[in-house]
Amino acid sequence: MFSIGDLSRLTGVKVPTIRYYEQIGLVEPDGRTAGNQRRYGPEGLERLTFIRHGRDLGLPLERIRALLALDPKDHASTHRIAEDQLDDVRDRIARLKALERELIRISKSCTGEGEAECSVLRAFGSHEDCAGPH
Amino acid sequence: MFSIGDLSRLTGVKVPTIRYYEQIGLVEPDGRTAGNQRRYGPEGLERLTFIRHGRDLGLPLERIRALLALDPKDHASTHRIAEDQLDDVRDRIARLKALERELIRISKSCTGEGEAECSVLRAFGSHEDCAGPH
DNA sequence: CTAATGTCTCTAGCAACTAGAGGTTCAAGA
DNA sequence: TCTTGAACCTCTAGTTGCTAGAGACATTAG
Repeated sequence: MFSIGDLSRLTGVKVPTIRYYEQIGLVEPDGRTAGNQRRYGPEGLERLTFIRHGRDLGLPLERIRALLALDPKDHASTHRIAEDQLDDVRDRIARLKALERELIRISKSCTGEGEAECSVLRAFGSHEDCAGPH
Repeated sequence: MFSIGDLSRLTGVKVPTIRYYEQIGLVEPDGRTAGNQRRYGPEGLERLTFIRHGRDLGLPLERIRALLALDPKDHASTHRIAEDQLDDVRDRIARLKALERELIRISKSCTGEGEAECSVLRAFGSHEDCAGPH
């Protein structure tokens, strides 16, 4: 049996976070000690490892909850969730790249150190001469 | 003079968001009508436009607050904030790309539709055969 | 047996909003 | 001038995924 601290050390999920996961119904201890401390079995560890890895892969907790509820043989649903996640990630990358381009342009817009108002600051304030919408 | 709704239409920032910005001290109306409604002048519009554009560029409100407090001639500070932001964005892109690679690998790991447990689901649960840390 | 560490519950806070309740004010048309 | 409907007001609470702290109790190593 694992204490909550054991689980934390083994999975890298912080103790208050594990309690939070319990609160929202993602994990549950097998039981409690006489002194009311949580005790977990191996499936608890496994489940938390799953959650941890899912979070590392950027899955929102609700998507993880859906995965946990799935029949392991339900290929279709599993694959769909994976694809959705991949779409999300690609979308975010695209948006961040547009942002990167914009920031580079803005940074380059000012060369001087003089008395004039910094054009970088001005560029932050106005969308006027941005390449596209963001 | 602009009402809060005018400002919202002109900047694309939602009305409750403008009130929220006021609450945290980012914008302020020039005054109020007899009936307690907010009224803004042109600088209010300009300031909110600045905030909006900064948000679009991914700047956290605290960074925007710092920019707003800056002397327009303070090139050094302005440039530093812009570079910080660019670093942040590049960092996020790098991490998302690692994630994308991992998700592609995971998605490809299962080909079948059979009776067996879906390896995509298994891959979500374990970091064992991931390319790197995430 | 004692001290140190771990754990318990509970509340509140973070960013950056969004939503809703319940009420008031404004502006335009009749 | 009156009325109606949209816009506005304040206040509270919810969102996501945690983190921090208070104050008390449990466990474990020496």
